[in-house]
Amino acid sequence: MSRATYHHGALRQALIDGAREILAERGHDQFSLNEVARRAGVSTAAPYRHFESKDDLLAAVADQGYATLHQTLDRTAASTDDVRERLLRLGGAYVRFAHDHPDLFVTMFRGRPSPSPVGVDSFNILLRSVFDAQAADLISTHPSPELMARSIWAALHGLAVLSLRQPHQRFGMDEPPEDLAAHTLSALLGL
Amino acid sequence: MSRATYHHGALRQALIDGAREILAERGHDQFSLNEVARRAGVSTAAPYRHFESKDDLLAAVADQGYATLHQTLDRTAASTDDVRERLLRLGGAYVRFAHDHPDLFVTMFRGRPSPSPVGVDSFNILLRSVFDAQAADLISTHPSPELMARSIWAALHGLAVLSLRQPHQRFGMDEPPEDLAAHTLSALLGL
DNA sequence: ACCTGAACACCGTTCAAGT
DNA sequence: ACCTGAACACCGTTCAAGT
Repeated sequence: MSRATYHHGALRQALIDGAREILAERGHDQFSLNEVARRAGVSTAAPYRHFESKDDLLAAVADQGYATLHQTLDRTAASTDDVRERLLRLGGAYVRFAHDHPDLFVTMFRGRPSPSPVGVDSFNILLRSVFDAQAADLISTHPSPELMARSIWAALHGLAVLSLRQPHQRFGMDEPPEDLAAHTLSALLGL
Repeated sequence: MSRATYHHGALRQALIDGAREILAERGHDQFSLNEVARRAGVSTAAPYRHFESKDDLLAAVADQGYATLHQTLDRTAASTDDVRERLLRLGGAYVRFAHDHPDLFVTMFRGRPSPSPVGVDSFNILLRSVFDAQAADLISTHPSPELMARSIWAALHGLAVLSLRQPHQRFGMDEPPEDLAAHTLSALLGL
């Protein structure tokens, strides 16, 4: 409410937060840069001091998503020493992230691909865990760790995307994220 | 070019075709109903005789996508009697469909979920093939066919979505669709 | 340096009016 | 029955002007 009293880029974060609010409330199709400005109490031209365009603001939202996801996966990987359990928890964390932060998740995989390396960091957490699982002979060692990690990522990503859409109760997609991931990983990998 | 000479719903299909053109050329974010009308040579109000809204037109595009996908999968499933080969071809066909018709694929999984039962039909083709593969002891019989088909669908869908985004060369996602699907299915299922 | 006010071209949608 | 013309509120973006 403190109109026009932003300082040191506080408006920048306020715009990102407002964008996330609107995305969570109404989704991407109803998202409007003008409304973000209105909600922050500034003119419709003000955001252009901090972002080049609407897409640029959305890219900043996506970047926060990549950072949050990486944090979550990092903590999850450290939460257990059991190799099998770690893989299952990583899968659950990925699908849960999508369900808990659909505004971030959808934004990350919608607009222009992020040049930020943090998506790669997240992949590497999975990659290490896959490597360990192969070393422990829990999963097939015939495909390279990279191919195996890529395949598991695809399965988790597809699961997240599909289960986020409403009426897939027909396919039993209404389970909790952790169960979805666990069932899928054990079906595909025999875990 | 035959301005205002549409008859028996020919405009309806012309609008759908125009929408697909624009979606393929410029993507969803640049898509405009007014431009669809302009391209068809009618006023901006004309589409409202055939569709309730912009979203309704996009839903019609999605429906054509579900129909085309189902056709493709149906033919693919009939193209071989080898159970293993059929599963691999179905996977390849799914990812190839996404790459050949990104306008349709993205539209199908974007707007409001389609109430059309043809997505279920496509799933059932996969389900039958999974059932056969389990009966032939090619893949694990421990998970139910439904759960196994759901998991494979998730993997293929994730693969399609992720490989459609540009700069994932880092993860080796620049292979042809058939190879992507085959590598993933054999990594996950040991096929 | 950061924001406002006003403007531009464009959008989705509505509705009276034309044939 | 199907389309036009004109209008409405809204959008993304630009830019001169204010402090």
